[in-house]
Amino acid sequence: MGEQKLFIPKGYRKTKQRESILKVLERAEYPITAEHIFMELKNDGIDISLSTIYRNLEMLTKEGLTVKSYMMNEDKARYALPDKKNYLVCEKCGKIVIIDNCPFDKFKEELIEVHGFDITGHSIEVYGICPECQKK
Amino acid sequence: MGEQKLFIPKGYRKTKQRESILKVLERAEYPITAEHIFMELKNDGIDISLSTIYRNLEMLTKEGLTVKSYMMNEDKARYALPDKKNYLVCEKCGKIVIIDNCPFDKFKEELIEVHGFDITGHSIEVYGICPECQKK
DNA sequence: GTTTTTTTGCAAATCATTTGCATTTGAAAA
DNA sequence: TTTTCAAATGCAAATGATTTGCAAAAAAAC
Ligand SMILES: [Mn+2]
Ligand SMILES: [Mn+2]
Ligand SMILES: [Zn+2]
Ligand SMILES: [Zn+2]
Repeated sequence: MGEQKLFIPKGYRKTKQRESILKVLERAEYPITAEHIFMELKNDGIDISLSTIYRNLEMLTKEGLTVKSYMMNEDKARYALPDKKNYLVCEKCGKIVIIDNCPFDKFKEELIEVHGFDITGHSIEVYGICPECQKK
Repeated sequence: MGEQKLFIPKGYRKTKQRESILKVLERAEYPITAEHIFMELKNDGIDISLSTIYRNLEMLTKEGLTVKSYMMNEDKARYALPDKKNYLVCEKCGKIVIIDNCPFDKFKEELIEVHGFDITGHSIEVYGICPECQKK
């Protein structure tokens, strides 16, 4: 029972495009755009259509393998594996730092009690100034 | 020293369009789209251009009077006054419930210590199933 | 190998949002 | 007040990320 490797959800076919998209998302350190995936794959010498990327990201998000989010002052969506969905963004340099051990989990119960919702997921975006930018 | 009423930020002019947009945002119970503001104003008999709404929302957001966010499965931005920026969304019926007394505030310190960021703001979106939809 | 269904690529369409520009309006200055 | 001038608006056109139609290619089923 090792780490759960990336997999293609039941009912979908295994294609080199699909697998390469997942590979890029796996090595990404924070949420990235469809265009970013496209260029990354071009570097790897993998030819793929942007629409294929969008279609796969939609599927992966529907199946819960990826999470879609938008960042301040950007007009394009970003996608990431679920463990990279909560992050800090520096308002000066744009640096993105993943928040692991999401503190929000501790409040799930409180939220359930107060609002009666059955909570299935969440997304947090925190803005600030990173240590480097604070010095400047 | 009563409640801080809505105001037009220093350096900007007071126009009926600007004020009516703020009024709509004030009475809204959760984040709404530019198009929603447009229709709301049309109902009120106020004639305004969609681009004026977008231009004002951009200004208001830059000045910190409004907060922009995106919701799951939507491809349009929503805007709200800062006290309505954190919310629960029912994945079945789409109901939106504002989270007041944001639990996240309690973790600001922890986040500052761990990552050294000077935190200036945040946005939380929680997905789930509302009590009504749980019964069905 | 053949069939069936899914997936892909490409080009065209969509649609929320942005922008250029002429016109109107707010408010500072006279 | 009236004048003056930058800021704001409306309208139409442009933008650009994302979506979609359709024919060809590829994967899984038979
Ligand atoms: Mn769209
Ligand atoms: Mn755009
Ligand atoms: Zn920084
Ligand atoms: Zn519901």
